Amino acid sequence: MKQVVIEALQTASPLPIEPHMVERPLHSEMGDYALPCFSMAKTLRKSPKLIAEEIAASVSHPAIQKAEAVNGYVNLFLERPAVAEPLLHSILAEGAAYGTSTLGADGVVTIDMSSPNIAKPFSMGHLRSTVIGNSIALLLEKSGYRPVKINYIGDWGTQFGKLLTAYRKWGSQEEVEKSPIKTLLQLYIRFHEEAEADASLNDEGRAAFKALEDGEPDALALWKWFKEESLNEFQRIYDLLGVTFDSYNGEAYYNDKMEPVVEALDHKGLLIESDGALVVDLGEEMPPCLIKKSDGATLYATRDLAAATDRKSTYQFVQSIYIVGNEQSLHFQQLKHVLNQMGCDWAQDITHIPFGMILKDGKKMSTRKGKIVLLEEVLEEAIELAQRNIEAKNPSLENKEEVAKAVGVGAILFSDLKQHRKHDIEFDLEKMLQTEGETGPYLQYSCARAHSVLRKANGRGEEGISEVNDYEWDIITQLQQFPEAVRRATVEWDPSIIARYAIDLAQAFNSFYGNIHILSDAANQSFRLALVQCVSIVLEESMRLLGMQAPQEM
RNA sequence: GUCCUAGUAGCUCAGGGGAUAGAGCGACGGCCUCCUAAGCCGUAGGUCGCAGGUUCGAUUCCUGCCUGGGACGCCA
Repeated sequence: MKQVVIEALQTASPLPIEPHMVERPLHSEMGDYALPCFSMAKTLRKSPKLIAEEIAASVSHPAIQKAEAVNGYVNLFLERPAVAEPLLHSILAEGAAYGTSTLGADGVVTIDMSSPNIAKPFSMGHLRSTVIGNSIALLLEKSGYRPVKINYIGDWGTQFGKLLTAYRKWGSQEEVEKSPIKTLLQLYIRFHEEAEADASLNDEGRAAFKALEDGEPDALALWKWFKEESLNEFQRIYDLLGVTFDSYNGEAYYNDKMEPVVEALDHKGLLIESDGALVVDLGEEMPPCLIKKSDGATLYATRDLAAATDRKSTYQFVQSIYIVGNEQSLHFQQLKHVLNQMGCDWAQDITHIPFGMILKDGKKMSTRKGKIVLLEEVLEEAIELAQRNIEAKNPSLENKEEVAKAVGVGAILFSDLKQHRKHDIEFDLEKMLQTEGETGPYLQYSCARAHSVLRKANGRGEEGISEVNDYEWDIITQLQQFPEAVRRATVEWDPSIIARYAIDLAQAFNSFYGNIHILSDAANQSFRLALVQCVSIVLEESMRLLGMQAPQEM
């Protein structure tokens, strides 16, 4: 559409019109598009006001209804039916495929996401990584990429040495079997409490991890058991969220793949000994990257290097992205630098997509101190609330449980996805459970209303478009922007663009719905029903891209 | 101390080189004999952290400062 506007303006402008010069006006009374003429004033040696008047006077195009010059702006009003008709036609024809593109040219993008740690609860922080990663995967797919979702399970590292030590000292098999993650977490917390008084515990933990890494059978058996129990618990949450993975290769998967990386680093003369540990020096601007501890055990960075190279050879990705909290940005910078020094030209295709932390009382939540909010409890509460709402508002609904699940989970998902700036979020259960205003349930409710109208309309309606009122026009302009919203959300790796888009569309629809009674008014009825149909298509597709369900009734 | 990130309405946040800076929540006032009131309509509320600079024009770009959060070798 913008292209048409540019062409139309070009016929009337003495200077070339660049796409960035055309903007959307502040308010709808000012038209649909605007051209500020200030930048042309210098070269044309005329006042912006005069330039605008001259352009406005000579613009002529079938898609332009009128052009006005105001304060140095050319404001353009589109011919509404001429825009609406082909747009609705193409959305109805394409259905859910509206907004699909071939931008990605079938390139593979690996997504490192979710990555909970075994023997630890699934926290609100993991939720962010999971739902953002899942939505980015859906967006990539819609834009013609081939996403590969990798759950890089945290199943290795010194923490397991600590856990083994704690279990052997204080744990019991029955308790772990009864409630695995809860019990293991308590052991972990106790370890850190006691280690504050007795620092030798930390050495003991490190030694236990070294034994685990060396393949000591008893340690290995315990580790395997902890892992199985944990994965079972995580699966319940993934089922609820509707998230699946293409790979569960966690950190332990790379145990036998690290040595070649270390050797390659050594070969290139990049490894330096420092206080007994092996590091790669990264120059002045960055601290060195630790590859091996002084006891010979590996570190996070070692495994990530192995994982990155393994993913490159397995998937031949065009991009490899990591949905990980912004407190790890230094780690990813180091990772890229080390790969660069190793001569991997694809290091530039690695992108860390950081997100803010979820804070409690303005502070980072710490697993070690047991200050943590459990996602599963939050989800359960949200579903219960949805259930109560259904009982109160629509008790005759047929599949109540299913809908309550969709709405409860939708509320939590959306509250997280609608804002994805990098800054931190204060944990606020009440806000996450909101069902009014800019929320997931609001989107679902809007969509359910649209379906309800369509069900009752039964193909009624007899006229075509004669005129498009302001309510309808708001919806049309929103619908028109969907492909661009998908494109931006994809290239910026940012689901919140879709979330906000969906809110804008739903608001436009509800305003229309609240002010115009579609079924009792014969005027433009088939056009209006087509419009409602298009809203339901695009709203549902937006929710799908966010990983949300859209119940037909609620 | 160094680096990263943010500072917009009472609260949570959008936006972004240009015309009167927008939503939601909360507050206040309307609207269900009518398509789902999880909704709609209206009112109140902002010197866009502070100071300079670039520009015809800065809340937006640059620099400095202040404040919050984070990271900074044997955690991940």
